[in-house]
Amino acid sequence: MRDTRAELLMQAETLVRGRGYAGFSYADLAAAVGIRKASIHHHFPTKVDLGAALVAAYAARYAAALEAIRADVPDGPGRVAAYGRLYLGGVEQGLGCLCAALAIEGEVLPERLRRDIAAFFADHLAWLETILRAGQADGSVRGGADPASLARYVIATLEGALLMERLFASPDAFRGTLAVLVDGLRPQ
Amino acid sequence: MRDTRAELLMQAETLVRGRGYAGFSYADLAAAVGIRKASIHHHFPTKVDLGAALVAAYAARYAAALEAIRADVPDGPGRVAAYGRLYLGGVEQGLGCLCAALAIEGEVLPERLRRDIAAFFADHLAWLETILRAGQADGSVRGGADPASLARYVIATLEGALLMERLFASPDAFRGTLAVLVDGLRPQ
DNA sequence: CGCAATCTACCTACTTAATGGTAGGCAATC
DNA sequence: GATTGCCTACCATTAAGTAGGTAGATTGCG
Repeated sequence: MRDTRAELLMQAETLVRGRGYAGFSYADLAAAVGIRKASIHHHFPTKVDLGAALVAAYAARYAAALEAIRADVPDGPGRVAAYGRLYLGGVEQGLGCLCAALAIEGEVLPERLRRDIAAFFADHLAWLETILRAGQADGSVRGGADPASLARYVIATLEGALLMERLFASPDAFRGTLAVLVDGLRPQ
Repeated sequence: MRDTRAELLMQAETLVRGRGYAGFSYADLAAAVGIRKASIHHHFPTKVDLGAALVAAYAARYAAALEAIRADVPDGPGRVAAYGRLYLGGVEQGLGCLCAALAIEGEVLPERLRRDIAAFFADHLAWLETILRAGQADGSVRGGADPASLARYVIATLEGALLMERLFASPDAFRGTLAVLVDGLRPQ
């Protein structure tokens, strides 16, 4: 992965998260990176190739963060709170979730990208389910609720909060929603 | 509001909710409605005019639904559950929230539309805050938490669940998240 | 080692199709 | 007779993508 390629990925991610997948063009990206439009095609032949690389890099970064949280934070609610804080940066920088930006395209999103973002969410769902199950086992998370349902609920809340609080440019409101979410997971 | 105008609004809403604001064109809409592209400009001179009309119609429909819920459902959790069910149709039809589709465009969304969708969310937030405050007063909603924060949390969860469960085409999972959300609002 | 062959990363210049939007005409209606 | 609602025929711009070339680095091999 060359310097230019990494720079393309970085700037493209910012563009997609800032204005949506259909809302950015190779011309925008070329201007942001400082090379010619045609040169982007050397690194990413089609826009779908670029999109897939973007999701792969994004997912890899998240995967590393999830592992770090599991290693560093011992209890269930603390882990979910740390997970939620990963979204906070987006609110602060005015950038949405990459996969949410792609998901909005729905029916016209190329099949390959749909598969990739579905896998992204499925990975997070699986991680959260494990974390919540462990929390229920060690008593840090309230029992009763099914960990799989709880996992979907956690991601939904955070994705929605990022979507809305980015619009309002309210990191504080995001923190508030995260607090309500995490408190609701504790026993009682 | 003529027949054609209403038809344009209906089809345009389906297109925007299905593929995003940047992802649909006047050509798509013309094909869907069965008139020529130029004729759309007679009803909606610019795409921003169309977008604003879309948000206005969408917001009006929701406003009526919110009033109906307040009139028909007596308790706080029941009202939030009914509110959540308004989103369910989107999951079932594979259509996201109109305002979420617009919100994704972020920085490049015309200022007028940004204001309109911010008002949409602000209206829902205000309605929910009233509903939750009343619920705390009559004991149907757990006390302690600030109604304004709770309102933001409710919308975030539902918007996020719609976004994700549309991708997975899982109305059942949406219902599961709604159940977790509503249960968490009850006393205890 | 020396050097031709190849590869990498970029370029200019272009194509094709689609975009939002305009100009102006025409028939029906108020 | 003006307005409404639609039309055909455009326009300028931008989209993604292609063709083909060039300078410089890397490699294979006699």
